[in-house]
Amino acid sequence: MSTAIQTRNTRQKEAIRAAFLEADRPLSPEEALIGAQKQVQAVSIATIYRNIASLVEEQWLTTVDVPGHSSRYEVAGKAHHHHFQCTSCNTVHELAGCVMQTRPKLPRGFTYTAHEFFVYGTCADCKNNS
Amino acid sequence: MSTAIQTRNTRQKEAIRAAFLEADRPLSPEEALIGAQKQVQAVSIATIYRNIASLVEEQWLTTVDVPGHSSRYEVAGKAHHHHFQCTSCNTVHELAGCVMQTRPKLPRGFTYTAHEFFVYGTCADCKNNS
DNA sequence: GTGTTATTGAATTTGAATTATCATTAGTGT
DNA sequence: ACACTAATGATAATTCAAATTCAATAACAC
Repeated sequence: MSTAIQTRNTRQKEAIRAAFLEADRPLSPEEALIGAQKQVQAVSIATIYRNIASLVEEQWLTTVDVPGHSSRYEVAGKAHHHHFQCTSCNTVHELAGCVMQTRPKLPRGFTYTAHEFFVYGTCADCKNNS
Repeated sequence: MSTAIQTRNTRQKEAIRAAFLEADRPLSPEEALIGAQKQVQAVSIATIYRNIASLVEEQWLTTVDVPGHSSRYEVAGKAHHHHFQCTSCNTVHELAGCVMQTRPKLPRGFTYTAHEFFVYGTCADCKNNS
């Protein structure tokens, strides 16, 4: 992919930004496509990938790596938090705060730089529709 | 992939089991290949995949989903623990215990079933060789 | 409005991880 | 040892996310 930031304000890029703001949870490229198509009928998935890459580069989005699934993206600049994934519909949601009370004990010679925490379960929508 | 458990005791399967026992950390299929080849010179990567699938099915191995990387596998039946991934060499290591003190607070209507915790940093080998 | 050129859409291609194919090899019960 | 057939090895095929291609379109500076 070209690594340059896309500078023009296109309807598509605006629709993609709106999709992330409206969802208020980490979205996969496919989910971002569905969200963006609410504003622009025929956005291409390629445009989604291009603009996500651009928005990540300009630090408007950050990447959320999900174990065993494709990456999600969320609006950048939020406070330290972690994520919840519904084991039924695979949507990812934001969790407030952090349950880590103490620095994890690492083996001798290991250095800590960061941590990620994932909670699994059923989201409200899936619980209601079952 | 065929879903049947492989029941015969082949040199290759034994070598694969030995690789996991010796490593004592979650291995990727590629890592398992390298480990198994210490006992059997020309194991095929296809055999690694077949036997890992079989060993997972017979619950001798469990899958470790790693954010942003391919799955690792570890010997099953261990106590609750989490994992460390070296950001330099990408190896995954086992961490003793669990730093989660309190159940995470979930949004209204969400149900908890499990959690995963990943610590990132530099492993001892990489710290020494830098 | 016009011209320039970045961006898009649609389809194709890539790359990697994993799975399938099939002839050959080797476990296993007898 | 023999027969049966599961497992292997080597490679091809598949999958799927992500990147690329290129002609058509549309931002934006003037």
